[in-house]
Amino acid sequence: MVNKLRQHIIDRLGSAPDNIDDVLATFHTLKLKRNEVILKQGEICKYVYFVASGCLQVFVYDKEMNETTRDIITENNWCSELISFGGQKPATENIRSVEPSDLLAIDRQGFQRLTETVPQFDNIYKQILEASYANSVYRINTFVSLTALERIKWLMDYRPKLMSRLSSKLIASYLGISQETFSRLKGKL
Amino acid sequence: MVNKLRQHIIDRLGSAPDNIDDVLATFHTLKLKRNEVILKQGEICKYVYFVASGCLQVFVYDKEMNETTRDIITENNWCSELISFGGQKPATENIRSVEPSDLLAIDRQGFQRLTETVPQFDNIYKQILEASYANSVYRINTFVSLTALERIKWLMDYRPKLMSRLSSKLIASYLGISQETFSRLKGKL
DNA sequence: CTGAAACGTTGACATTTGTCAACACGAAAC
DNA sequence: GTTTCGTGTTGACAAATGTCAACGTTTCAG
Repeated sequence: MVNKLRQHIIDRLGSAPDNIDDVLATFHTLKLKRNEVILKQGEICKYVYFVASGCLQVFVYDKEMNETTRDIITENNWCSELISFGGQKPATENIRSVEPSDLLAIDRQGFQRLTETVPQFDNIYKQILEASYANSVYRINTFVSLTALERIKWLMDYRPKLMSRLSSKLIASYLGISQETFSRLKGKL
Repeated sequence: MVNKLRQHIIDRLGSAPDNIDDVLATFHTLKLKRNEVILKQGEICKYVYFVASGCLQVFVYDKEMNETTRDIITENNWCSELISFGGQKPATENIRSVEPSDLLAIDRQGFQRLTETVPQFDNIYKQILEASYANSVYRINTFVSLTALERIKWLMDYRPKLMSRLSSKLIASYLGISQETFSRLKGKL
């Protein structure tokens, strides 16, 4: 489990930082069953998570308590509510496991220590941030201009594995359409 | 014009970095009329811009060549296509002035020199990135769950000045609705 | 100043999508 | 093994939004 993170860091940086074991030791492990909530809207997000295996859902509730999913994070990716984590503000989003998952978590104190003492770790943070941002921009641009059917096609191109891995309900909420519409449009492919 | 940037940097950092004049000298100025395009989809984004005055629109074309606007940047904010700029990849977005504007531009070489030699500048970059990201997340979560009317209300709360400052056409494209729908719904407030 | 072009509004209508309800199916709980 | 619950599908209908067209107004170039 820790080895997955080790490999991820090496891949990202091209080579291992000298004190990689120190970096890894700053994380603690976390095993989740299906449907465990690890962050609730309104709380302060205390950790940045590395998903070693499994799958997390980042979502919000609208005023009728429908869920809409902003992001779906699968293994070998990072997950957090960075705005809450970085600014110590109440989170505007919820995070939940949609599969049994293994996570590595780092708290703010550990995170700050590493960004100050391990220059390469600071780089990794920038990379996480850049990737998250790129992802968001991509998503906005698809959302604003695409119809429901086009969004489904987009998902099949962009993240094809999600289509078979996740429930229709979750995918529909990720695409911002109703479950029924999703079910109907799937037929028209 | 340069003083606006100086003030912005001081505000962001709490105090001026020692070599602030060196930082400022790395930017060059740029005057735009209305409707000048400074980045086209497919090109590599060469600059990060600080908007000293005026207003920029970041937008994409869909396949019918309709514009949809991902972001609107007004004075004292930063604008770029960070993914293209950082990764030297073709831009997926266009940038255009919607008002006569004064910009301060920094190229990649200057940017890298500053992030390496002026630690506080690296911090500013992180802040730009974090702000851009926060903004995107906010926008996704409103888009996915709000109706056209709710989006209009959202804009009036979130960025009320834009409503009076910009054309209906531009606002509609920012909200992801047609100009006609926007016109009709404005009546229902 | 003047004409062309872009913009904003409104109406009529088509299309897309959501909502509610019913039902079949399979997974999980007991 | 049976029951229960969540999920996925389908139909009927309602609501939201887009499209096309017309027209008056504003803006801007010449």
